[in-house]
Amino acid sequence: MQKPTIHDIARELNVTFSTVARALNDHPAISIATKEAVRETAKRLGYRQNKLASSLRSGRSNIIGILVPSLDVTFFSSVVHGIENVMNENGYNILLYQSNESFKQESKGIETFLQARVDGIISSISAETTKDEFYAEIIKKGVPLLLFDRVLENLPVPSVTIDDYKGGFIATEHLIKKGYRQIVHITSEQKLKIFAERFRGYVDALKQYGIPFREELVFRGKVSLEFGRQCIHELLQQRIAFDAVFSMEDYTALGAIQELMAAGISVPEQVGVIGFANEAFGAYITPTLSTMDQQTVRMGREAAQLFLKLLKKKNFYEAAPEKIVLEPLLMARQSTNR
Amino acid sequence: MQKPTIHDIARELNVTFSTVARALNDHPAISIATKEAVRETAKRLGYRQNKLASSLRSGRSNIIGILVPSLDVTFFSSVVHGIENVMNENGYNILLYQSNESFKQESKGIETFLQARVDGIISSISAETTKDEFYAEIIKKGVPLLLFDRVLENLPVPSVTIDDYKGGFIATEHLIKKGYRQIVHITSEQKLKIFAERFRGYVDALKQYGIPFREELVFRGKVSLEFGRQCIHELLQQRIAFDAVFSMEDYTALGAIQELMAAGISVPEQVGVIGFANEAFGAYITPTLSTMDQQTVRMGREAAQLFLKLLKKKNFYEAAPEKIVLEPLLMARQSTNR
DNA sequence: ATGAAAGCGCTAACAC
DNA sequence: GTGTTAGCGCTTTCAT
Repeated sequence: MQKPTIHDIARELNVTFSTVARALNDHPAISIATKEAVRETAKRLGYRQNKLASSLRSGRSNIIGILVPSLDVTFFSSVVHGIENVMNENGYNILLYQSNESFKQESKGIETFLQARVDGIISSISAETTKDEFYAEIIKKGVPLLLFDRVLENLPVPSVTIDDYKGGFIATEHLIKKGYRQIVHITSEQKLKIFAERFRGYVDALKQYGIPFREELVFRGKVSLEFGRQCIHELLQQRIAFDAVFSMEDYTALGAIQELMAAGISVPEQVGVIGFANEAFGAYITPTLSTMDQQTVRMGREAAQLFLKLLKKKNFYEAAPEKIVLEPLLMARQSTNR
Repeated sequence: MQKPTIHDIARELNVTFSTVARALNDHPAISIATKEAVRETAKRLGYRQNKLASSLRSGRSNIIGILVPSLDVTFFSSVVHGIENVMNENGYNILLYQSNESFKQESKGIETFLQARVDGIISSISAETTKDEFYAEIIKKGVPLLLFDRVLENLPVPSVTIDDYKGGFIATEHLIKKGYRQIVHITSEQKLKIFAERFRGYVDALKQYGIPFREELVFRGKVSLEFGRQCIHELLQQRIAFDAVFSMEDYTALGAIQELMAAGISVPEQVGVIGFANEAFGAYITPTLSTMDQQTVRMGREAAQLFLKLLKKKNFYEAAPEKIVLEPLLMARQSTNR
């Protein structure tokens, strides 16, 4: 029989399909005997509930949409890993969408989720996203939304982020405490809050330790190994003195290290370098890379758990949105250890 | 209005809901004027098609289930990245499930997909999976299935893999050509074909170059950095002579390098090391790690494209299953360059 | 403890 | 070119 339904089971047992439906859903008013008969027959026929029909009728799909920039970025795949595990343990499934940093793709993703009647959306915005129109629409419609890592500030939604300001501050402070004074900062040209905050932490740490901020030590460009090399190249070419680099991200920090070593400058003796993200390679390169850990798996789990907690309330948006802020962890390694 | 339906649009325009349905689906028999009116009203009301209803009725969900061991493994997140992008371009969405290398989780994933009435399943089996019962059931039911990387040999389904035998052969041959002769092989205790094949390639390369196979040079254990260290530790302790290591995977190779260097043995001068997978860190460590690239993104795209091609046929399983085998690419770097 | 009946929002075959 | 009708496979309310 091709795809048996509750009607098929009902026919076999000479009961109505609603009895079968109740039995399968373990309804208290159904006798044990009936339940067992139904379950046995269901198994024998190879019955499988049709979630489409169930969801359509009940209005709950048990599906959560997850929207991330790209699974090719370790940070995001790691967070999704955590979210999926927790959601799965709690009976939810994941519909996955990648924006590839495009605003247009991002809106398509949201649209897809809405059409699929997901029970909620967990998202980290694309680098292109500045307007919050469609996210605001989601909220107005009452669709549960949670943002992580890259959030839209003005949106009254729960979120899980790390304290990027603090991360920037700690990274810079670490360099200062190690005796570095002329600290370069490489940041992203992308208008993402996370990078602006790291930058702000850098500026404030300098201020707190009485080190003058110098605009010529700040570089803005693409998040890439290549850009890291380029920054060092320019610094050297223009003979700008510096003794440390705080990069907003690890690959860029790696590029900086490579270019420094290529120029015969020793790390960490002459120039200290610290990154951000704690990518896997950082612990294995020479010198090992100091960086800020973002607690990715924890972020995924926290995001999922907060989301589930809120989902249990009658109204997802009833209270002031809860914002979980994780602490970035300093991973002090060789590249700053002089 | 909370979630307008085609009936709401129909009421506004004084037409029947089926006219609206046709207009929205761009049915040729509907006048331009009506279509425009419908589209305008749909937009005004914030109408969004209910895919659950559409899928239930039409029997097609436009959802593909993707089952992988873990998104925390770069290889898999990268392949999923590729698959999602291609599927997305073709109007399909992704339901994601991680088995976390557990057979039980894997069957739950398949069950979930079947209940969700996915249009097909793309999977890479867990390390625990040896029986193909439930996969066989999928096929019997006619649900499109494609396996990638980790496949079940006897299953008549399309697949995309890399030639692990060839990879093992090339890696070993590379070491031999570089003058290494006493080649250790670190493999996995897991009963996965991919590792058995790499091992077979190793054995055959030795044979072809007239180098005797020695069982004491083969280690079986957990895929981990730690196990790599452990193997070297044992070799040194037992004073077994060796001058090269071919590890089934990069992290294990890294562990080997670390332990070698800790013991004052230089890589690649005294001992050459080659891994497998081309993890990101390999290009950045010292010495840079020679390895076999698995063409992950390409694998994802090929898998998705083959799947889509087959989906277009009347019967997914009509012809003999197409098996795409990608060539592993030798990435010769410093760790074997003497 | 079980049955009857309505309907979730859509597709599609058949009318006219 | 548009309307009518019949479900897809379930959940759920109201009966009995």
